[in-house]
Amino acid sequence: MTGQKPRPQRNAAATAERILLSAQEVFHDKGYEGATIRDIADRADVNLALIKRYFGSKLGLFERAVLPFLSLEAFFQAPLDDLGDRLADHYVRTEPIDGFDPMLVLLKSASSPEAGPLLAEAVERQAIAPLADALGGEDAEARAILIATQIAGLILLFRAQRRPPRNDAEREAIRVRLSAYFTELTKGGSTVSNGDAVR
Amino acid sequence: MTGQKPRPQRNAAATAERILLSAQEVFHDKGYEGATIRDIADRADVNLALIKRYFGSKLGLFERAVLPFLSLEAFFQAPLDDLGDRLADHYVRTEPIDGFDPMLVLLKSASSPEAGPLLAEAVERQAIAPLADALGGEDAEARAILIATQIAGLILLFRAQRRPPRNDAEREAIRVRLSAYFTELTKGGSTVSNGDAVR
DNA sequence: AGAGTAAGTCAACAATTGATTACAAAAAGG
DNA sequence: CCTTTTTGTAATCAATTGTTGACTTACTCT
Repeated sequence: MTGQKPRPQRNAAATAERILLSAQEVFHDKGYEGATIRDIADRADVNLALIKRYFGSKLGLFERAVLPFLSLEAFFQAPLDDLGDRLADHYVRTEPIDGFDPMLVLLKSASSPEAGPLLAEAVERQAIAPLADALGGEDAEARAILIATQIAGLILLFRAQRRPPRNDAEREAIRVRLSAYFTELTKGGSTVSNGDAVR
Repeated sequence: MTGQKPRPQRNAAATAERILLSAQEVFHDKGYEGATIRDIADRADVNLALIKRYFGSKLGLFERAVLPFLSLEAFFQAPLDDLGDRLADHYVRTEPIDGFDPMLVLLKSASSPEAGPLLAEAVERQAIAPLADALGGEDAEARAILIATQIAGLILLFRAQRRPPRNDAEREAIRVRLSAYFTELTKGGSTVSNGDAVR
């Protein structure tokens, strides 16, 4: 018994996987509306009709390729003390994320009538709610919202608008202030010594 | 002498104005890519071809209808002491802006290959740069970026994703913390007592 | 080897969309 | 009143795009 099945030239699982990877790249570059299934099929070197066979529709492909990765959970599985620092470091760092950044896809696709609702639900369930849970304490959800939206805004400017910090000094200034902000927000307490911030 | 020219039933200026208003509404709802010039023409009750006549192209219409309004200047023409409060109040308030919110159009159109570059330049020239100028002091541009991106992220969540604060308590918690953050950022000084925030 | 199934290909449809051109009607001017 | 210019209309083109169904080829199992 040779045991080795002669590796088939036709492999549904591998083909579907190639489509998924290709879809992530194209959605990353163009967003949901801007991406075309022909683009995706070409880059995966696959026939257009296979997208329908394996994923039903363009939206079905989007659900499988993008939605599962919209999550901040990677950040708050480690200890929470330095969460602020880690978030600031990650989202202000130099290297552009190559290939596939789910948050960028979110920004580029949020206004799509088809993908928008799916994204809204995923953001709520996979990012805001878990972050609020992990933060705990007073106004947990409000604090989670401020953190998530500050990050989203920075990605929008740095990556979608391609307007990163002009130089290392500016980048570092942003990182430091962001770290302080996030650290303040990760602590459960109320605002600045209670009653000072309200005019 | 009657003097009164018999008001013409055909009025180029008024027609162009109707198109502009209609375009603002449709771009507000759908973003640049999602909006169609047929949509805009229909809502303005105007023939499709007039858009080309008066504005050259869809992009030309976008330039005239949206770009001039992308500005934060209204906020820092008043005294700057309570700038933080005013920004926080305005962007967390209850009433959804009706009809035309240029910032929302920005978010919904930023990923368009055609409108994106125009928007990027407008954001830089009309929002970030003037805000940095108005703030002054240390790291002015970095502080302007943090303010502008925090606002953009909130609009994205509240308006584009249609996920405003769940209740008045949450809204108020966000407003208070945001006001404190912006107030800190509008003050020129360095971060938290210099050397405390960096780990 | 041959039947049956899974995997992949091909061609086309139907709808949308930005752009454009030729034409008609109204206003202005002499 | 007649000509010229401005304003508006109707019809259509060319390209793109998601979707679909019929067909062909490779693989598996007996």
